Amino acid sequence: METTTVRNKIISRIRHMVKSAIIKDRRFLDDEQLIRSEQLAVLEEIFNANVRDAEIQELSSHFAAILQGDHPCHLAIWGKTGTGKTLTLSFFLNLLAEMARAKNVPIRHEQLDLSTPRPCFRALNDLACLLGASKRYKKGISLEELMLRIEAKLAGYRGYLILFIDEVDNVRRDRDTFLTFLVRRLPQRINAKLVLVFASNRLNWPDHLDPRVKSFLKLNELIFKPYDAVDLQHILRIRVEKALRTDSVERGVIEKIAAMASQDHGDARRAVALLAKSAFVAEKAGSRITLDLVERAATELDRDRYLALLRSAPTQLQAAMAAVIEATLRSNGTPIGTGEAYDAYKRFCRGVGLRGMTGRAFGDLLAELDMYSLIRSRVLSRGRYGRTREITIDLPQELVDKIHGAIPPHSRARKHQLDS
DNA sequence: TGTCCACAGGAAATACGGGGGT
DNA sequence: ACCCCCGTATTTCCTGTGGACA
Repeated sequence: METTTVRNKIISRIRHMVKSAIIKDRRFLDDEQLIRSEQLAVLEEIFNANVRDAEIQELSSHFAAILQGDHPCHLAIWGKTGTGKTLTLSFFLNLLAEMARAKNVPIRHEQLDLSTPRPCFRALNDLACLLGASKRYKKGISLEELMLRIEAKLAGYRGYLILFIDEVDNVRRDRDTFLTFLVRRLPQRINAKLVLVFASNRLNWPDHLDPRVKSFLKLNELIFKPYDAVDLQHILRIRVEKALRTDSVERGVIEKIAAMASQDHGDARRAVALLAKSAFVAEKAGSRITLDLVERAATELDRDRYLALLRSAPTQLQAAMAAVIEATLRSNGTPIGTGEAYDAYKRFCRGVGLRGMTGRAFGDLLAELDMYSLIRSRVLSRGRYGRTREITIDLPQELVDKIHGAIPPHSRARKHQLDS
């Protein structure tokens, strides 16, 4: 009977999955699925293992003044992505606020998350939203207006105000306007005792800053070192305990993941992501998490990253990528120059009915692709024969094929006329 | 040594579309 | 409904450049 076969198939498959289940609670493999209190609990556990000890010490001594009614200066925090700047700070500030309240010190702290790049306008707008000073606008309201609203909102507050600006250098264009406002203007116009905390990926971000702001800005600096392998092991072990059946993790797996992660970025989030991917792959294969599997998961993970990156990229960028791939194919893998790439791009655009952009703009697209290391390019002078970028695709063939297939042939023709 | 190619990449100008004010 | 302002994306215009070639 057909139905019984199907039933049996399903039943045995499910039995098999249950028996080989590795993941107890997958939410603990992805921070975004955890609710705030759980996040903080995990965090506390991590800190209890003496991870980030030095940094927490420094923070404590910097902010201790608040409990004595003093006004600490601003703080700049430097550390690569995934070194726990954000989490450590939010953990610390919560605790600090609790202590302050116990002593009847009025305190308020807000975190402005600029983890995705945004212009000055949006940053200010977000800040205003955060403080409840205005609603979210897309456009159409002046910067001045936003600033005034923020000031008005804060006019009556006299306690401490700690603003944690995460990833400051993501404010592109007019960063000075934004910082001038925070550093010079705001403190003068409100009564609150303002303490700014800046976090950034780049060590030297205050260097290319409007000198007037810079001289005004008294800073204490704090550096978050990348996690080393031992730290990462702690972090991973906690996750394994919470999320996986411990007997399903082969010996040495944690150490291996920690080693891989600490070697090439020291980024805890990515280490956890690798653990998660390994678990998924293992579960699907119905085996335990083995060392080989981790290896496989790692390659799969960064393949996924490239694909996700490109899929969420603007159409023009996808078109540029497609053009480069096609041009490279045409040239049998020898590096191609800007001109060839641009020809291929225009051809591609005609093919799918997309408005082609100028050569100048195309150059910027190439630069962007290079930034994401989807292509590798360097400018090369061939003397009499001019200057070009020498463009190569430096990715596994299989991935290139996938990308090429994934770029959708946008048939959605633009209203604008195609160029001749 | 000078010329000149084929672009790079900065700056200013322009186009565009959303949004507020009235 | 109209007008004006704003940020963003793209174009236009432009100057710069390393080295092969004459």
